[in-house]
Amino acid sequence: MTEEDHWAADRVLAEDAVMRATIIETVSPLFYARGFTAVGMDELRAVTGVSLKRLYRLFPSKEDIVEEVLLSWRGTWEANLRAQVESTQVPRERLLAVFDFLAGWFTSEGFRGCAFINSFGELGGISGRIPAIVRAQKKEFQEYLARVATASGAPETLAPQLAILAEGAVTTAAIAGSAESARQARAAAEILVDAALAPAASTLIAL
Amino acid sequence: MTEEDHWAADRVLAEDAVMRATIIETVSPLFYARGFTAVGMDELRAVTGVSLKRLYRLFPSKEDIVEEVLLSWRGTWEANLRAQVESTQVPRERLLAVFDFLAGWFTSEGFRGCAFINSFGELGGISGRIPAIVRAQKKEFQEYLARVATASGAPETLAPQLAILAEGAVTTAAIAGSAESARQARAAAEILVDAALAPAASTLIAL
DNA sequence: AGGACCCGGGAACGAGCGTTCTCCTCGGTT
DNA sequence: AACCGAGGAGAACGCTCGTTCCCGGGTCCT
Repeated sequence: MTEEDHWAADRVLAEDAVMRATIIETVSPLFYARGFTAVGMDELRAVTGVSLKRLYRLFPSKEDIVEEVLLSWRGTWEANLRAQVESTQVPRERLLAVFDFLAGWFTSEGFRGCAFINSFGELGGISGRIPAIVRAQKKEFQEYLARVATASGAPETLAPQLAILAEGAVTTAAIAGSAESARQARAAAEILVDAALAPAASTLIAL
Repeated sequence: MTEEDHWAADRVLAEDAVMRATIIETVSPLFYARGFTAVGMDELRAVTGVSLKRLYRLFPSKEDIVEEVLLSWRGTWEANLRAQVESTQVPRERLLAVFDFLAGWFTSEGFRGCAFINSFGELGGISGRIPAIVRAQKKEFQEYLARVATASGAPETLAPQLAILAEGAVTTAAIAGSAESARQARAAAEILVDAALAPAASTLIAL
């Protein structure tokens, strides 16, 4: 194989990569809105304009597309969350920013709950890799929250509690179709955060 | 139609009702373990020993079976929850009993999250009656919690917060495969309940 | 210019599903 | 004893879906 062939092959691979990315970006909203099983390969072909043959050359199977969509969601979710958290430097506000982020998300067009939880409900009963990705995303979120919390000097018990509050707010908002749970969760979080950041005062009460 | 015919017809209807109940009871664990779409009618026939013909005479369609299974889950869930809550008379303990109930549930064999949330993830994208049932169950839970909370003299902001905590604990436990979230949610609930039941003290802190 | 290769369109295939139909057996009635 | 309707077993039907195959046209190299 000549050097030019190497270059050409690399270029093809790069083009495939960008094509894969645009496909994932295009089909993600569909999967989010209706679920994975409800969107067929032919609909993916129609919405992307990419022939089935090419789709199957770019992705070995539909499950691989689903996986990459999940990974893409993970990336955008983390980026949006980080942006909101890092918009302030006050430790207390950084922790509560999680719930402001949720409030904005819940009121956004087409909100239908956490894609990972939905995927878990849809595919958790059957095969392997999807639940693992869901688990990884939740773990990542919890660890990020733990970093923010410990940076604020909070005890390590706080972060899991806030994570549970956030998780509950998301599913409650999705099912009830209302953004109210973000406010309610934020109010609860304020109490927990204040209790955690002022341990002396609460001890005082206990006495 | 003679009077005896009336009796016979009633007896048949009654037998159908009990048969329906036993079928629902038999297939519920299957649906819970693997999801609704993953369990086919033929498997229902095999596990119940009831022929397809009779199944379709007892239930107009698979969706009707799914609906009744959801309603059955609703009943057992509420009964178990009530039993745990009413095992004590101390207002504070009654509220926290919710999370003790969760802890027991999470460690039970075959726990795989909230059947309603899973169903919502599986079938929420395609319309119909199932999401409505899920919504009704969540509303019922929140209202029950609100009754317990107000009976304890807590402000009406507490119950939604506890509901969100419980919801989050369930999905966290399901995805992480651990019962830890019940303990963590209980700890958070203690703080919220104590803050709500001792408003004077927290006001004192604020000053 | 000619041929080899690539690629999109879409038909085809095989599996799985919910639902219905057919055949046969069996128990009860006249 | 003969008939009749109900009910079970399971094949059949129609549909959907993931995946593959075939064909026709276009493109690039020689």
